[in-house]
Amino acid sequence: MAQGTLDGQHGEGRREQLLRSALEVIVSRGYADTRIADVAEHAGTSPALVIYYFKTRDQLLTEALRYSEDAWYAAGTQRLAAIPTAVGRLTGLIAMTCPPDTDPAARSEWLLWLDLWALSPRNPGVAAVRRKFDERWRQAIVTTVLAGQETGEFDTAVDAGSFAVTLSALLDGLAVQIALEDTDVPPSRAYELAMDFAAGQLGFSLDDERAG
Amino acid sequence: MAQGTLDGQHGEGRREQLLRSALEVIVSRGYADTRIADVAEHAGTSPALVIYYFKTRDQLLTEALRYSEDAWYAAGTQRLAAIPTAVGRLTGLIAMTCPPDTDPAARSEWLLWLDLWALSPRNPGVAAVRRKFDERWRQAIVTTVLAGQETGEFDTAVDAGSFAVTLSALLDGLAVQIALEDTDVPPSRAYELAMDFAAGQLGFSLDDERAG
DNA sequence: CCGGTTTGACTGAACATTCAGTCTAGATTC
DNA sequence: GAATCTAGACTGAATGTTCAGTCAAACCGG
Repeated sequence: MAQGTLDGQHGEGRREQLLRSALEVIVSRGYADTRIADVAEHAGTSPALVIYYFKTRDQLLTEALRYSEDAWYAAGTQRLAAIPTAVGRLTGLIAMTCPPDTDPAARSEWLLWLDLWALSPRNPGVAAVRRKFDERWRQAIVTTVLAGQETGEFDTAVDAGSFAVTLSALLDGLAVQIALEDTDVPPSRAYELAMDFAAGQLGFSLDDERAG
Repeated sequence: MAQGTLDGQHGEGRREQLLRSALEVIVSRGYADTRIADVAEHAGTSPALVIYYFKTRDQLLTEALRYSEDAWYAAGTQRLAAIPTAVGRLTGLIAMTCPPDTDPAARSEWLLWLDLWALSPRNPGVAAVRRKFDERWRQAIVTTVLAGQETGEFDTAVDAGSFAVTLSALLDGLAVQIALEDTDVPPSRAYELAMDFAAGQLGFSLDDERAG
């Protein structure tokens, strides 16, 4: 009986399916409590197949984290690239962390980050993912700030590097609150606070962004 | 052979000794990889004794986290209480997160936080520790800001609540960098950035604090 | 000798990983 | 175009280890 799409996964397709399954299990159970059997069951297959594609459990989970971060970053920056103003792009960057609307996928992403941070100190592979990602993220902020200073949208007295470190730290901290669903800091509040900070530092008005 | 302090642990003393052992193991191995046997060995006793004092592994580890956070907070606020000016106390609050000197214990504390965050979404006990702690911490900031506004040290236009949420998020984010030893954000830089933010928002000069 | 404390020896379950193959589709040969 | 071969995809049933938690006995201070 030809079930086509469901059974007919091969090679690379299967790999990605397993990575996505792993991610969903990690989000719901947490990295530490994610068993190979869970991932296999979620993907409708056997534990042995999972090991067939990824030699070890650790390799599977680490690769899943990398896969998720890459996908998130790629999707985000692609969306941003289409925005003409620096103010708009910076706003987009902030919205990626603090979705003004209630985006269910965003919390998942941040739950993964919490595991990623906790793993980093003792897992070199995970640490590398984190470092690279942080670097790219800060660089994205720096680039946007410099562009905005060029066009006169932003105050030129601000040091882009320091601003990037500060803003990314602030966003990380707010993301923790969002991930843990702190009632005092819903995503909308986090968004406002981050925007207030950015607008205050860079000297643009919040209306600029609404108008643009 | 009377080794007094080392052997003669009973009841409550033994409990605390085990909690401290648990903390050291968690810091070095991570929460997920901390075994009862590790804690027992570190404390120079048997796994069975650990279970005798704490019914389950989870109870041991959860209680250890609570113990650590309480101790850290208590020690910190006690030190701060002695400082006369609001600027000084706020500086102290920031220094608790970003030790200007290289305090080895501080990184341990933050490594524990990373585990605590990662655990929170699925472990109600840990989530409660975190929530209570975050609340106390923000409250400490609010109290300090209001006091400083009272004495005229701080700009009265700032909303203490929003400032507290923002500053604590920023400190959390910087703490992640410190815990993970990001080379771009050493503790001294984190300290400077946080102080710049606070001084800018509240309108006090960084010299006030050096003078005080 | 009583009660809290401590231990070594065990048990049972959970799991990652291995193994020895089966099945299928496509290539190769005649 | 049938027969044979090959390789990759996939599986069920072991295997062996690691651990949390149990238990019954020993220890010891008062």
